[in-house]
Amino acid sequence: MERQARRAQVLRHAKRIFARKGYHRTNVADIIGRARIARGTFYLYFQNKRELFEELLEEVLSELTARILRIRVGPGESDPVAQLRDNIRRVVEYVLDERELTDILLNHSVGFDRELDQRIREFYERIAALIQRSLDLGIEMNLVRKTDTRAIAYCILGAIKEVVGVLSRSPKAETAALVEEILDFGLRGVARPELLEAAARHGGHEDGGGFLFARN
Amino acid sequence: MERQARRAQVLRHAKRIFARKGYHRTNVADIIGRARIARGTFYLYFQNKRELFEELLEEVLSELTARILRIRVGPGESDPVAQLRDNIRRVVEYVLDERELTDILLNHSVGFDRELDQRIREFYERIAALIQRSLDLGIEMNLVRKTDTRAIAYCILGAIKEVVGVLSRSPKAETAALVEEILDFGLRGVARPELLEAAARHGGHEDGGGFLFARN
Amino acid sequence: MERQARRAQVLRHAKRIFARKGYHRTNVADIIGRARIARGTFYLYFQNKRELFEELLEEVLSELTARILRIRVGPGESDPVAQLRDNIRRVVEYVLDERELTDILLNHSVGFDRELDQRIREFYERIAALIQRSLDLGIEMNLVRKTDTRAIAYCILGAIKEVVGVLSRSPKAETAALVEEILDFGLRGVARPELLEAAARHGGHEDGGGFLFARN
Amino acid sequence: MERQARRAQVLRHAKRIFARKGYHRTNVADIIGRARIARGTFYLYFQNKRELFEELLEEVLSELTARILRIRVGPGESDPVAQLRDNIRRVVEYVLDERELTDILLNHSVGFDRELDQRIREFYERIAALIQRSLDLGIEMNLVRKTDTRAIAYCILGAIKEVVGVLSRSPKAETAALVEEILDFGLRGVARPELLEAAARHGGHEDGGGFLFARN
DNA sequence: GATGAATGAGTCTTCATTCAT
DNA sequence: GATGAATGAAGACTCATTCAT
Repeated sequence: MERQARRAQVLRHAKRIFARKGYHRTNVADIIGRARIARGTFYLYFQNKRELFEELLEEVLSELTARILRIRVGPGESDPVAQLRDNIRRVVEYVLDERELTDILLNHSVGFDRELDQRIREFYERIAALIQRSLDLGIEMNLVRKTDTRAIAYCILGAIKEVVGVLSRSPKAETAALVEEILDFGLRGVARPELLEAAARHGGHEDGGGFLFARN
Repeated sequence: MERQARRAQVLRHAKRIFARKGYHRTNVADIIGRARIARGTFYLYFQNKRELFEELLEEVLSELTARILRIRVGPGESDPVAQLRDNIRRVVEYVLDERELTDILLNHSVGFDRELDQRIREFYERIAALIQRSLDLGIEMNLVRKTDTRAIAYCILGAIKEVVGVLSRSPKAETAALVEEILDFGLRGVARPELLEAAARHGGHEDGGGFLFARN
Repeated sequence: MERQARRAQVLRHAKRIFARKGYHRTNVADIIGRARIARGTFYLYFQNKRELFEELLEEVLSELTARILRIRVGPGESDPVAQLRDNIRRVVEYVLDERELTDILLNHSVGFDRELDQRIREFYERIAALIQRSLDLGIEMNLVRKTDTRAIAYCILGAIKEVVGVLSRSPKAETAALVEEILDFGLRGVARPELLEAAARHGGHEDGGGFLFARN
Repeated sequence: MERQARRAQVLRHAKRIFARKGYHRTNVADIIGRARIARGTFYLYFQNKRELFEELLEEVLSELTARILRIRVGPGESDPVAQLRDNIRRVVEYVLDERELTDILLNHSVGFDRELDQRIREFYERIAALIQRSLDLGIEMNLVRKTDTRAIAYCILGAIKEVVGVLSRSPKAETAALVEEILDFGLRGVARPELLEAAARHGGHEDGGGFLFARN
């Protein structure tokens, strides 16, 4: 258990440095200097620098995975939008709690080695797939208009990534309002509802085409 | 001119490799191996690896900057949404044309050195600011509902980044449809207009709060 | 202390090689090969080759500086010539003790970089200034004839440099005799005293001009 | 002949740069930049950088060799001291005329490669031998007191080297006076003649020992 | 367990020299 | 002859990892 505490402490320091300098510019000297352990000790707790980083990465990925739940419909399940909101809220809360860790994922996670890059990409693809399934479900339930759900899934993923990415390196924000903004943006977009209504009345049909303004 | 041609050739090869392996995993040996030039020749054309990379980066950034125009309103200006659509179209077209270059920016650009990281961040902030201004303008013109425009600007930026980021490493897609999807998503969100109308009728007010489904 | 011992060992080997091949022809591989350490180990103890060299140089310069004392006159001070002799003796002894180090200074020290070159030149200028002051003092005390003391200071410096420079790469010599030769040469020159007396009697005046033989 | 003129011009530029930066810090780019010739052209006139340098070196060495004549005695020969004076004068004149070239020899000539270093050393040894022979001859002729002529030869050589070495990097000096100073220094040393006379009267004998002041 | 000295593979960069035009 | 682009050997330096104490 002592061992675990020591490890955790090194991880804590390393997290800091990785968040600030990224993977490649952080070297073992930085970490052991900060953690005040000897060079050899580092390798007592971690196989190597990559493994340490991987562990941190695993932590964000699994925590985020745990906080993003598949939308469920059926008796006894709460309203899908509420589920959606909860997902976003849990993600935002985690980002605010663990800025350094999420900063690593959101702002530094690229170009390690094939495997880690791959793992991150797969994570995002899993999330995108989850979103896409929710959209498909929403379409089925007549809650969501017909779209290219794969493209839109990435739009939604990107929107959240970017906004929380900025969040993870900015001063604390008010969670509830931000969650609502994101949710509203995803659901309603930015155009004024009245205009959308008007557009809808004048022969727009639900699947996209030619609404509000003429296309060229 | 000969010189420029040679330079361009090396840049072309380097672009490829950077796109595939990222900045840190690419070394000068990779580049000269691919470009089939001697080690010394590389340094004839570029001060070092970083400078070469910087040049590629500069190219994407300035090309994108050129393709993203500020939305203008007034007599003689075309419809703002059309301008928006054109911006998105031009970006998407560039991404499809220059996949490798944009892939570098979108999927590998982080953790070089303070200066390059900074430059990229500033680029995105410039774009976000542009979007935010457009949103503010839209609100003024009663085209856009009231929102936290800064947060939403990042959402929009992120949505586009992600979708074109995926694009830049996927097989060619149909541009027009994708542009329309992105645009529609940004303007209308994903919810069915009928539901939004219904929600609007039942006491929702335009600026966000509690629409469609109850919050917890 | 262990660290210091290791450092000293590398310095010892490097000294050898620098003395034999000079600064530019010596590379790090030579040093680590001789010292039987790995490449990285070298950089554990020295920032780079230049720094190591600088350290050796500093050592000779400071040791020589310490051994060359300003001539002092006054009650309680020993005879100036004795002081002079002691200076020369201490230098000669050091050269014989630390041939390699002094060989570096005397026979290889030129053309490193501006800074080191500068430092060496300043050292010699300091010594020359010291000698000049002694000469001026000697003139004041009526021990030394009137001369261009700056030029003669460099003559004396050069005489000593050259003779000990040869010394530092030759088999051991008898110190006391050599010191006396140098001292006598500086004080009396090479001409036979009788001739000088004769010349002095026949209208030569002490400050140089036309003595002993006619000038053309 | 055109060829020779071109060569000479490159040599002239190279001389400048070598004098300022020394052999190792001067690179071919410096030379061709200054001489305004193409890289390939350089190798049309010189086999390589070393050969060019060697040529400059050869020039100084042979010119100096030509100006330093062996002292001759016998009917029809001028007074040995006058011959000495002429040697010194010719050297000083050359140094003042060809500062850059002599600066290279006097202040930068060490650490090229074994062969050049060797050649320079041999040159000096030849000069030293010449001086030594003159001294031996002087002793025979009862003009020179008995000394360790080898050591003193190096003293004299060093004195001249140093003083003209300083000269070659200083503003122009008055030749005649300097020559006389050097000559006087070599012949009479620095001590006042009266003191030497006194010392000689009180039991000093000509070969060095215990004159003027007691030894410790 | 803890330490930190030692390692050496991996990279970058320079620069004298060559050679096709 | 003249050019200057191309070459590649030589050398410097870094840093993740190992290992004897």
